[in-house]
Amino acid sequence: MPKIAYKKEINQEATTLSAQVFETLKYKIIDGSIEQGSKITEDGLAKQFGVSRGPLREALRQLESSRLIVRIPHAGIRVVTLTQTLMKDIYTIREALEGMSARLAAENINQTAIDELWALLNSHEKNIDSEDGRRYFQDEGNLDFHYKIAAISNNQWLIDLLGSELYQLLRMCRRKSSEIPNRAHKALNEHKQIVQAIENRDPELAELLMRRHISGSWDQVKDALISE
Amino acid sequence: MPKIAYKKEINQEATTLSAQVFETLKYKIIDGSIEQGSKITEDGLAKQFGVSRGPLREALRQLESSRLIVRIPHAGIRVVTLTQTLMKDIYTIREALEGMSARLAAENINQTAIDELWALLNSHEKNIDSEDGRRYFQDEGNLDFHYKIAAISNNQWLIDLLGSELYQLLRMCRRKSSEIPNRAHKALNEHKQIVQAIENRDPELAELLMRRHISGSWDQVKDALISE
DNA sequence: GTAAGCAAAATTGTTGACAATAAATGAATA
DNA sequence: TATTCATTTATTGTCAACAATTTTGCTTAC
Repeated sequence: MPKIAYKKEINQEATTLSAQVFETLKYKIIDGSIEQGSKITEDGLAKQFGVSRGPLREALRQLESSRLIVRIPHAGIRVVTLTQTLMKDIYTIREALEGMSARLAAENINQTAIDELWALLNSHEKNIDSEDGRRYFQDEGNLDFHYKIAAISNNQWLIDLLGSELYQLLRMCRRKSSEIPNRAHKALNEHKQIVQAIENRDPELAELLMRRHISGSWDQVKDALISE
Repeated sequence: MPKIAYKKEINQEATTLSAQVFETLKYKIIDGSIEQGSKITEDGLAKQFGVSRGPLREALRQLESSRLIVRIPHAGIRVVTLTQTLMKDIYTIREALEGMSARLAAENINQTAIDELWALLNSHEKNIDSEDGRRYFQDEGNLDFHYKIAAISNNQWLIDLLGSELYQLLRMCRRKSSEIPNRAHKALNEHKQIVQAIENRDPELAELLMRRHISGSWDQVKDALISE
């Protein structure tokens, strides 16, 4: 079973208190330990983490930039609430950026990267029929794939934007609509088509397929939300 | 002559010291008062602005998230350097996001917004042949147009991303390649075509034209850079 | 003359106390 | 009883001192 990117990121050696708090808080928000929309106070968090308010406030500023919290000057802080509107906005941005990401990947790809992509998809296919495998695929495996494409794009900004902002919120979306009908096989097939287009150095098609893949994924998520 | 968005943003009533410092530093970096790549120290800035290091550090964290400075823990802070690679990355992201922005605008547009767009273009056309007008158009007028399209897209995230990150850096790019041959009339015509597609509620075409417009603009900038 | 290592200086990271602001409480009045 | 206004309380914003870390420059050994 492949490593889980989600966990990987937690233990980045955080050389500074503010960075540690940032990482910890980030994942508490993403995994729901801190409820969406709940109000949080600096003093409470500072005591909870055993740090002073200085580094804490810096961590909060970063969380604000990552769009995980909302600050109102002099008033307070709220954890972000994933409304349907916000989720739609996220998927729209994602479609634009990942479409471009796939296009660039098709332009830049080399043989090593092609092999790695197929290896990743093979590992997904092997595990997809076990329950654990399916869960992994729907959670982190999917993002692993998308992240790998972004990495190949060779556009550092794009990589950061997707990895450090969008995917965090996607994980939260996933939690909000966990009961999506099994889309694993369909998604895997779409992934294969995308890799094939990239291997063929066909930027147009790679972008088209990626965009279709993501907008289809949003349709599923949206339906799962409406039936709530 | 239309108002200049650039100035508009400076005087947002900054209710807090950290916000004031953030705004001021941001524009000092954008307009080149602080040189690209130069190293800056917290103590120096704090004394210069007459604030303590607390709010200053929070402002720096925000500047870091806006990609205007680069921090290395325990080591120091550098103002970002616009290499050709970075500029290419910026234009690529811009092509993806603004393409989507034009598409959404074509889907959401109403008559009022259409009228406003044409009014903006008319005002550009009236002034484009005076020297001031041309300068305005190449600097802020152009961004005014793109920002207006984003606003119509009705995707708040997209609006923020473009307005608070990308366009800041675009202004820096502009400074780096100021001697671009006069592209004003060509650009204005492309703007008109885009608005026409939006008015016709043609999302596909609007996106296509916007992407072509931006990638063409990058070709110009790139050439101006190479000849340096 | 060069490299390694130690000491000093400069810079960033952290803290706890104080000031300013907004929310909550409660008393007085219509 | 409802409403307004002052007072209190809780929370955020700011500061200056202290601790930890890195860089710099000098000394010493080879």
